[in-house]
Amino acid sequence: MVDRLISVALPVPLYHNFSYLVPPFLQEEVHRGSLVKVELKNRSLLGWVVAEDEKNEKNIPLKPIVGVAPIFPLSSLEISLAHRIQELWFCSLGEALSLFTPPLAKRWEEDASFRVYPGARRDPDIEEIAPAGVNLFLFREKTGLSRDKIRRLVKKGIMALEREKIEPVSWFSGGEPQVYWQSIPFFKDRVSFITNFCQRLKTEGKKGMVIFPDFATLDRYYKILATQLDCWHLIKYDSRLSSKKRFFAYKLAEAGDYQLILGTRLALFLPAREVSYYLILDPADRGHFSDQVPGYDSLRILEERVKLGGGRLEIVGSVPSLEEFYLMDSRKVSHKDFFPSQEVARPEVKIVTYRAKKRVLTLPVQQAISQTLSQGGRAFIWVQKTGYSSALGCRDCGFYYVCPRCEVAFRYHIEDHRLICPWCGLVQLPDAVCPQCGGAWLEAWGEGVERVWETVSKIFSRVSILRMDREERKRELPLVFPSIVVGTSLLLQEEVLSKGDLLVMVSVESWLSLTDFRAREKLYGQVQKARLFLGTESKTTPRLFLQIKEEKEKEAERLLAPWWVFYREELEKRESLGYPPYSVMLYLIGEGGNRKKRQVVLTKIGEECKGEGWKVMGPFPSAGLRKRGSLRDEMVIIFPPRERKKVLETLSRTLDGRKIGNVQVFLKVDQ
DNA sequence: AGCACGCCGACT
DNA sequence: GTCGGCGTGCTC
Repeated sequence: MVDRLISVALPVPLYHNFSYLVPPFLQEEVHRGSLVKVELKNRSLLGWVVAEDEKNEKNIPLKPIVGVAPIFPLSSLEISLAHRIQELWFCSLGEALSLFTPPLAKRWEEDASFRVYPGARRDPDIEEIAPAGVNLFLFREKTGLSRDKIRRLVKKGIMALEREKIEPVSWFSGGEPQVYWQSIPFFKDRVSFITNFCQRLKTEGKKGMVIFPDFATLDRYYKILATQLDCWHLIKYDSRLSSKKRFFAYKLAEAGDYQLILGTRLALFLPAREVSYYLILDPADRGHFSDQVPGYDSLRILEERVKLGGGRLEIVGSVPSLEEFYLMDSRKVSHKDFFPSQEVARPEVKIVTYRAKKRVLTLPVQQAISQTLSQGGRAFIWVQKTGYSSALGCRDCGFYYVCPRCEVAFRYHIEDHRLICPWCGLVQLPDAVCPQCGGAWLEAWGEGVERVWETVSKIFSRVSILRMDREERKRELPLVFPSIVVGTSLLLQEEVLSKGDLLVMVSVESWLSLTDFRAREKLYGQVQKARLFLGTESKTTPRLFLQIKEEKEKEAERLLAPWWVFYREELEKRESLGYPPYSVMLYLIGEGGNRKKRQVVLTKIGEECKGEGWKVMGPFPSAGLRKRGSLRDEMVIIFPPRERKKVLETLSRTLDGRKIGNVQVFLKVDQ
């Protein structure tokens, strides 16, 4: 008899799979999609079986697999999804599949490999708790029965245990793929929307999944929904769960023992194979993006999931991001209109310009604040940056000092008149006049929250002023806000803005001079959010002030355009420049070794890509973030989205493993 | 990634 | 003498 060979994808950054032997006693349990325990270079790893191998081509001495996890194999749909993840974020198949791997431990693995049935002897008391065919792990978690107790019940013949039959499963099709986007800004309306969503699940007898951007939001909705959906089978899933609880949720999902899953992005990878309705809240929020390998995002995963397995996806946002607009514009997503339950007053918007900045707040703004305060209202002042002063720049032309290595603004230290890079620590002395236009007025720029707070405190010395910046983020929001609040983008949320009568956005232009090509649209999103949420609980007409340099007034006006106008223009710009979403920009970051070695490694990959006709920029030296003082080199490959597969192939050919010699290569995708 | 092996410098 | 730093090679 010929030994059976299988191909296993392992969670290592190597772009090929590994072959293993299947020992005779595990034959029955191993299928495509099984989770198996294997040895690799003296360590124990969990990997997914992705194929049956024909023969041992390279004639390597093969090791047998050590064991099979007591879970059902992944369906072919999940494996396809993992392939898609690999293509989208340029990771190895094993890394993509590791998203689907549940935590395992000996103690509960044993339980999970049995199934409980009612025994031959009838006992009306016990019969109720031993329904026909439940996984023993699930049964014990639900009933809390001890192992001893179960052993005794089995002995008495009241219960019977059988080995769990691990067989391939299939994916229940969610029907024709449908994706909708709609703007539902207010919490109250969102709650009723989700309630309707659940109602629809109930009447149609279908299963659903709702993905929230972070666990604070999840908790907030869960609190309300859990009481409304009293006797529903809910799975609440996020990273705070212990590994045992996670495994429990995994087995529940696998058994189809749920109606609705509420969770953060981790819940996307539960083996919930019967879901036909999906809902995602605010897909552009940071929490939907993973910062580990693979750097996926919830919306992309859901899109692919629906594309592969069918179902209906509801995207709920307030102001769409450019990416969301692009989906609607290219008709991948349909736009639905939602009508708020009540009419709310929209703020009156004023653009306040100034020529040369002498103070943080212009006179009209100061007057507006005083007026608001005298009417018993509340004023918010929004500042872009944390800290005190962040840069040194020219008052006339907008030039500012940037570190040549890191391309970030030099921090200006007023006491010793020096420029210091916040990343690499490079020190430079500023010139006497502006090196760009020769202007005489170089000044400390982009005032941070602390500095603004300090000046505002001086002007309104008799009022209590709250400062809200990132350090205070972990704390709960205050129950009652003081009359003046100075803060960063932390302010720009419904719960805060609804309680204000005036919002001032100071130095709006500091966003517009950033090198980041997304800065403008980020600012747009912030301004639009402010317009939506400001003063919805206010008795008077709320007011929004944009304080900006005179020559940038036109830019400020553009920020007030409706999103379909603003984004259309932005997309046209992106298309003509060959930026995402029309191209994929793949950043290769080389770290470690010495410069020469990094350059050699990157150049080699670069040459390969140039040969395929893709645009390559670099390698350029840049600063290391991980170790202080360690440097790195970066290279960007730009190619059309259609060629993702080919790029992945080229990459895995040149770079099997993301470490070559002493050089580490990190990948970042912008698409 | 992460493990072993190997080659050098500074310690009880 | 050997402990442990890191550079290099390799993993079914």
